[in-house]
Amino acid sequence: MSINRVNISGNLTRDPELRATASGTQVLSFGVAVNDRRRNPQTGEWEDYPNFVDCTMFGTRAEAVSRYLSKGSKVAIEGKLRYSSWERDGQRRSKLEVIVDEIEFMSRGQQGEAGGYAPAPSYGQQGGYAPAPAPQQAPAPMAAPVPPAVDVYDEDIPF
Amino acid sequence: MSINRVNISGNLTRDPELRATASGTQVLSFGVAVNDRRRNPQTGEWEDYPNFVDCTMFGTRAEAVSRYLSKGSKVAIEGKLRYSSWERDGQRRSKLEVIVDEIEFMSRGQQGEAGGYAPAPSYGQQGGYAPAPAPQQAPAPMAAPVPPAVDVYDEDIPF
Amino acid sequence: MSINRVNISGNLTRDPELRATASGTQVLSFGVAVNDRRRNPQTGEWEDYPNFVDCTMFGTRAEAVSRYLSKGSKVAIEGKLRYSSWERDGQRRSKLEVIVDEIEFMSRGQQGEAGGYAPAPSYGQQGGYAPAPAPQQAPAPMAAPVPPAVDVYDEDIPF
Amino acid sequence: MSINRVNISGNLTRDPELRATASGTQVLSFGVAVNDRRRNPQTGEWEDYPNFVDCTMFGTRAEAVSRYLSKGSKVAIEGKLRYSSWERDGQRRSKLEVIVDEIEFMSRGQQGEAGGYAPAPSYGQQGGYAPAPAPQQAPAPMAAPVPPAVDVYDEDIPF
DNA sequence: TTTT
DNA sequence: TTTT
Repeated sequence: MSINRVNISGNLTRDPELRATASGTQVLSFGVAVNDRRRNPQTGEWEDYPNFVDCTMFGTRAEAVSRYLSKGSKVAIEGKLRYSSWERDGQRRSKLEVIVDEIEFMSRGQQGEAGGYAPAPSYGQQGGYAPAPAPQQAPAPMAAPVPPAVDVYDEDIPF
Repeated sequence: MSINRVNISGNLTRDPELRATASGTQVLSFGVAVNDRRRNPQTGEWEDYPNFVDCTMFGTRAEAVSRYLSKGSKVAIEGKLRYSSWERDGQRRSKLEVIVDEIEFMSRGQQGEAGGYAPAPSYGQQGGYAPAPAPQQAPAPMAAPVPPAVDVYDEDIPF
Repeated sequence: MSINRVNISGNLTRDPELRATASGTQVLSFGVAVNDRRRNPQTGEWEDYPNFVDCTMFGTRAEAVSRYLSKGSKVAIEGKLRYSSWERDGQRRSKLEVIVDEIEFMSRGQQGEAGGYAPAPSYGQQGGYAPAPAPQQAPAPMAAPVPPAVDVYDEDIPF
Repeated sequence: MSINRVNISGNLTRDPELRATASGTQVLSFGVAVNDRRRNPQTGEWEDYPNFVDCTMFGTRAEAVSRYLSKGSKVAIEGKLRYSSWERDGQRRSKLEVIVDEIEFMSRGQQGEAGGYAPAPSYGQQGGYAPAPAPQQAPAPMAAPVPPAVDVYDEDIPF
């Protein structure tokens, strides 16, 4: 009955963690940094101010999704705000997070030199979306990612 | 450049507070309870689980808006998530809140007997949207509000 | 997998129409005018530019909701965009509409003098949310609605 | 004053078109296919049902953005609904489109073999985000893109 | 008029 | 506790 809707995009701040509830429901947790591009009033430079948003995803898709995400992955997310509160050593604590309904994998950066979606994506997939190998191997040396919109900053256009 | 969008509706959990920054920008703060209607697994009854969301509104509209809001007011809000963090006695604290871009006044309940939007709305405006008198007077006895959607609960329709 | 999300608020442009599909699914159709407040470049006055949005709601809630809506009703809606196309006398036609997931009843304006939510809402409820009488009777003469936020327009604040 | 918010993600259905108004404002137009993944009731297969959404972007960013988009590009968009109507040979016509406030480039597929964001992205950029060379050269043979979430379809998980 |  |  209430409206409760969140749409954000950003990068994972850590590898996602998958667990299950007592009743067996899968639960995936991850953090997303949603950057605000603002001019620093001091320097006059464009700077990114991160908004750190905790995200939780439930259900059968949680496990599937977890295989495509790692620290740095870029995602677009749709979900709801959820508030929870608890007590820790006599102190009332609370948090606001996002319960994920939809997630879109976005690439940008962090793919290995073979490209994130090439036919044989097999190394350096940190931040990419190829299923992770069971034991996380050392990332291959990465080609330096190029910010795709670099010269769009011409004329102080901040996006 | 990032997507950062929140749409919520709910009721103010407290009277809004208006202050100004050192530079004179108006800042309005209020809390909104966004209810989740879920079935209680124990009782089988529909129950409202509140999500408490802190909201902040900046600028010239902040003062104007403040005159139309009080504890209980129902609003629809559009804004962005904003994260902030600070330290208090050696402890890292953080919060996630909503920076308001748009606000819509909604009524439902809590208006005085004259009706919230009648030609001469003059008393009992707790939760309504008539401008508040400078000193907040005691609310007039209110006609019991009628939940507008009461028999829509027929057939377990939860909204 | 894709993100497809719409949040709008506005007033019904017509009484909602309820029908059912061959398989028995209820379908509710209505139009919403979502106003854009812009300054008229000619006159310098604030004016409302309406965006007419067709909305469709499916399922068990459709019938229940229909009883609370009529022309003029104010609502907040969450849904998805849906495109459809067809052919009419040799011409390709298409439309974009909103499939409603959530709806919130908002009041404001158009209530009769008794107020929309008073204990005995019995006349002039066009645009209010009391269940409509089975045969839609002629609307009672309405008290002129008072724009609730009238003096908030001071100082050219457009909301 | 009203809420009017759209968030969508999808692929460009055509190359964007850039023009300017008489007063010099840049205007970028493009179409986005927002796919709905639904089960075909006949075959039981997951299928994509496209929602074709016309998008318009104004201002200084329009030109900059145009250089990063082409048919097939994947984007996440935030904007507003805008309705317009006109008359054509005696017939009333209208359309609903999205006025773009924010756009995020997403990659996935269609990059050339060098990867979309490699240091020297120079060919096969159809659908990628490298600035287009003035004369659109023939796309290099592309490595077949691999749908990144391919085996996530296991177990009928539709995303 | 349509994309993956 | 943080990402690009």
